[in-house]
Amino acid sequence: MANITIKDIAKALGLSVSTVSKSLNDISEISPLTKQRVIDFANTNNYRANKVATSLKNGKTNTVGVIVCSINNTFISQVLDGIQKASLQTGYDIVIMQSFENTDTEKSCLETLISRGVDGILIAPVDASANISFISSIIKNCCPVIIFDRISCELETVKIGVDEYMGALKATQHLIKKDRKRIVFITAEQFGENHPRFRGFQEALKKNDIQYDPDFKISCNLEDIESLDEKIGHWIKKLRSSGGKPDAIFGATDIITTRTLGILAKLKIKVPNEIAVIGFSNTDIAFALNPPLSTIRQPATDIGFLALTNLAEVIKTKAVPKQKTLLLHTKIQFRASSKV
Amino acid sequence: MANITIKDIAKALGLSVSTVSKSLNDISEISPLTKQRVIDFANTNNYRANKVATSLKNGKTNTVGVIVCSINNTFISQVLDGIQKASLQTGYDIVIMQSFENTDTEKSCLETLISRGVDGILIAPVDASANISFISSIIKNCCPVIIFDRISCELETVKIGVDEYMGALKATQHLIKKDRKRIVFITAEQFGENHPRFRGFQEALKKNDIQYDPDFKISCNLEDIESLDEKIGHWIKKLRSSGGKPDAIFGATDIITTRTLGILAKLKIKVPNEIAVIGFSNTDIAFALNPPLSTIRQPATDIGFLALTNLAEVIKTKAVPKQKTLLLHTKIQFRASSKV
DNA sequence: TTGTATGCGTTATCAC
DNA sequence: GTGATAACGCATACAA
Repeated sequence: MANITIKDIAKALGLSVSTVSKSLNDISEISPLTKQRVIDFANTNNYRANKVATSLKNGKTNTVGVIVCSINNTFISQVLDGIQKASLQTGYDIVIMQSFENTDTEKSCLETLISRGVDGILIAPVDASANISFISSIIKNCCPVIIFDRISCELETVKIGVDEYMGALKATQHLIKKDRKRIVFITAEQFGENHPRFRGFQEALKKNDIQYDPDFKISCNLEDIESLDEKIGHWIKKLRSSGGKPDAIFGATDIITTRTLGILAKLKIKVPNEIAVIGFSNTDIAFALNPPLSTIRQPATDIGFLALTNLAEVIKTKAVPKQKTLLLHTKIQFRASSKV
Repeated sequence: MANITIKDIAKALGLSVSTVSKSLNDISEISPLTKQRVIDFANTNNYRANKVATSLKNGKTNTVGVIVCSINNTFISQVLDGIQKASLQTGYDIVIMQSFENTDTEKSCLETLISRGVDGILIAPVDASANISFISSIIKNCCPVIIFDRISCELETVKIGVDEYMGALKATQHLIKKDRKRIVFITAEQFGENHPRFRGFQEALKKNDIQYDPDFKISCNLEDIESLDEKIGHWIKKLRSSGGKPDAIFGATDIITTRTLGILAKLKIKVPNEIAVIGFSNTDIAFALNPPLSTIRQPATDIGFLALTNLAEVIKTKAVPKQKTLLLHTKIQFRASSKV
């Protein structure tokens, strides 16, 4: 409101709106003189183009939407950092939305972004199937969508993530080498049965002739932190009172692992002496945790950077994104939580 | 693109665009029959109103912008949670932008939000003065701006934060009671000389007849994590090799405190035995830190919730926001890092 | 080199 | 109860 428009400039300078518009957009057919007059006037009266109008006119908003589970998460903030970095180069504005691990919320995020006319969407889907066909129709009818991080869904588009299978396999083997053979795998319900992190875990057991015990897989709902804590605490206590006590925990996500560490501290269970812990995690403060946490690090910033770069490319070429999966490598960072 | 418009609906149903528009907006003068026809057609062809057009027409976007230093920060994510919660009630969409502790970036965030025509802005300013007059002009000419968290700037508007002075005072007194009298205060350059957290710290010393030693105040630039770590490490080593070794550290922000804890661990300095630590902090995993961190907790979610609620109120009444400061109370959470 | 006219998708005023 | 029509701010094809 109360913002000056090209109409105002035109009136003030005795020009037509189109001349003003062209001057502002530095179009060659306008004489340098009038161009300068317009620009000077615009600057001194701090004219700001109304992007809503420009968007409506041009049919594009120069904006991409990003939907993540929750920004309260080091891995995600790092990804977002990468996205922001790329956005400086590509010139896109970024709109961040949170799905809170809820598929309905996710859907309404998508709806909002579409009706706001974003030029493209980056998403780490809550669920490997829930909104996938919806996303597919968005790609067909509205704008390109690129998947990052949670790439184990069936969708014909560009996907950017890490080789989770190999990461999990290596991490599990690390624990086994430390002579931990009763390893609890704590994962997210949303990952489903056949998630690569779980497959990597299982494969490592198999390679070392260790029988997989289904009781040693805990699936948690990430939507509610409190019940998450409760569930993990409950199962740890239960498993420890059973015959074969666990001697290691593999946390499948950032949140799971850090919460687990806190719970173990509360229960006064010594890490790593009683239970070693390793996590698929990116928290910056892993080294300040109690004890410093061994982690499988993902190149989070790269993921974000590549995601937006690829999206920008697809938008530019106006092509429907082709199926293509970029798998980046993980790196294990050994710390005290898995030393013995 | 390829999205259906009211024009398409009008053509398909043999109606005029205005009738369609009115039906969709449930205006009473349209007959129930046609209304239903329109709505049915819209649903089956999944019509989505183009919000860009609506915004242009109505002069409002139903969006508020939020500018924070960085979302990579537990306190901020909690605030954002509060904002989101309130947004469900008020119906506003939220656009989150990051200033990365940089005043230029902050300014361009503001510019972007304005030119996108947001209905209001929530901001935790990078600096107590840098963009304040600019913000003031935004309030006058564009849309209401409400300050949260970093409220020690001179600006006539609604501000929502915590009583930092009292929080810092109480935390310092807690350390003193534990017989720590050589307390290092690590703060952010951006806070300036006269920040309430520092004043609270000083006041506590004064009340206990402890002389304040300027060497025991370390001001860090939060923009770059690496140089932050370096600076803190450097000074800790330096002060410990000097005459009067410090016996406690008060970290003025989340990041400072968690990083400090990590650095102390690396330097093998025992916490709290050699140095006790307390922080102005909200990190969820304080209890999983090494050792569990004593913190002054801020009601982060409440801050966010109140910020958006107040903003929505101001937007609705179309009033220029009046000077008003809401000071919420802090709470100290005692943990191992300050136990002796 | 500059100006006129039109349209982006929607809402709102006014006529019918 | 329904339908022309103008307008929001901007960009552009076309005319001058």
